[in-house]
Amino acid sequence: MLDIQLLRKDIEGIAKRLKQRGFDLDIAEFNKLEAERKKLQVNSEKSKADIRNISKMIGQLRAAGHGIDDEEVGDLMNLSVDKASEEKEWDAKFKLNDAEFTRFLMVVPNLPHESVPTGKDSDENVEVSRWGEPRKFDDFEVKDHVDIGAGLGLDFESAAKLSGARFTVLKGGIARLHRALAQFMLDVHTREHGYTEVYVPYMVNADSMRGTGQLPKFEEDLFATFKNADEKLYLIPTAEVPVTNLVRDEIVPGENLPLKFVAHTPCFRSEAGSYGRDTRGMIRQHQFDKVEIVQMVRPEDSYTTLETLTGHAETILQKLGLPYRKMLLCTGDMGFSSAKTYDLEVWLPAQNTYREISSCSNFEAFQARRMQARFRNEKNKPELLHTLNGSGLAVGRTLVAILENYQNADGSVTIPEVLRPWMGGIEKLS
RNA sequence: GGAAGCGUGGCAGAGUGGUUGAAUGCACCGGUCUUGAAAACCGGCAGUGACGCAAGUCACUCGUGAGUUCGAAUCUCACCGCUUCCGCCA
Repeated sequence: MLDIQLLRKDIEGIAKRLKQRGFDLDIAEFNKLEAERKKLQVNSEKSKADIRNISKMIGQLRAAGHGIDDEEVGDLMNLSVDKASEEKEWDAKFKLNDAEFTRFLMVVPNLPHESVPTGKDSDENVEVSRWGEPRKFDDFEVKDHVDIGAGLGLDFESAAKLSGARFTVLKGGIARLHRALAQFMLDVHTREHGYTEVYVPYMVNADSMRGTGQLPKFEEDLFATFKNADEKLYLIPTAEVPVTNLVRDEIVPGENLPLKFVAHTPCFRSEAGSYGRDTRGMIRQHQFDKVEIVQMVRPEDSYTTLETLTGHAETILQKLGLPYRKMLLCTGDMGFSSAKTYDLEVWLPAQNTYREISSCSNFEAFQARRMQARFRNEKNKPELLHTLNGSGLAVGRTLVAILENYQNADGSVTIPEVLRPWMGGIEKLS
């Protein structure tokens, strides 16, 4: 959520910046709501003050020995009743306006940071850097992960039987490799990057989803379950949701910042609107595992943190020896809540292209404002903190990348050396 | 699922209808004392929002919501959460 003060101060300027990311802010609607709000709130508060003062006077008279049936007291009581009906009217209108205002604000995306290039869609993202040399496959035909995996325990048919499209069953060594990847990532982030491992619920309430920005706008992307008829819980689309919401409605002591968490969780996404895209293989699934890194920091630190946090995700790719490139997303391609995002794209030889495997974002105070997540600053006052997160990495897609980049002519797959401790020392899947 | 109890400021903990947004203690901040520190003493210290150039004024918040009342932390109802005991259970 954006700071309402900012909108009041410079609605035109804000609209212009939002336009860059393809969002049309309804200025007329805002001005209408704001004019109403001012009148309604002032009048409602004035009526309340009147009632309070009258009641206080009654209290004083009673304390001075006047009875309830005293004329002076009776007059005041009648006056208060009149004021109360006035107040009720103003207040009802104000509450309506307030609800409309919230609805209006909750669907306005974050402002892009000034360093974010302006652009319409992913074609206008900017490549920042590249790491690693894509391997040449001169001596044999490159297979994609579906073909390689077929002989190694990657089973889409069983998954289709159990659940339908966009699910995967892993068996044997490939299941172990999947687990090894997650463990490897967790160990690197906890031991080398200073993150605290957390285990969190995979089902969360609507408040949590609103806190990080998935609701109210993106309900169709989520899976939901029902505890009972009117109590809905959502399956997390990313660990970002439960982990970031750890600080919802909290005031963190300043000296505890930065908070750094890492979590390995499954993620559930309905993938509505992506019918027909990436239907082959396990690139786009309804359920996939991800290791997510999250930080809560002081506002002045968030942009340097975005760089180091992205670096933490890059470390994983480098240790695994997977070539990748780092993309700075343009205004039009960024997520709703983000002020600045880097995507890491891993080289997939079978697709002869780079594909997203990590997304690292600075949300500034956008999520914190929705969550009321604050810290105590130097002046001992509560102040909104900044939140960031990044995939470190998407485990399913990392598995795909390993299978494709480390495939051998005989259909086997070499295990990258750094993973072998988690693989019982074996060197190859075959 | 059954029974009982409890939800007050950063924490602990008073407060059962009236100038209570809330005693007190701890923590925290400033000061006095001290060579320095500790102790002691003095002072300050909730959040959010509105109006205002400002000084400041006002409103809301004692788990959440509704109600009773001229007036609610205090009374009523519903909901949520927590604790304990019993039952069931991975």
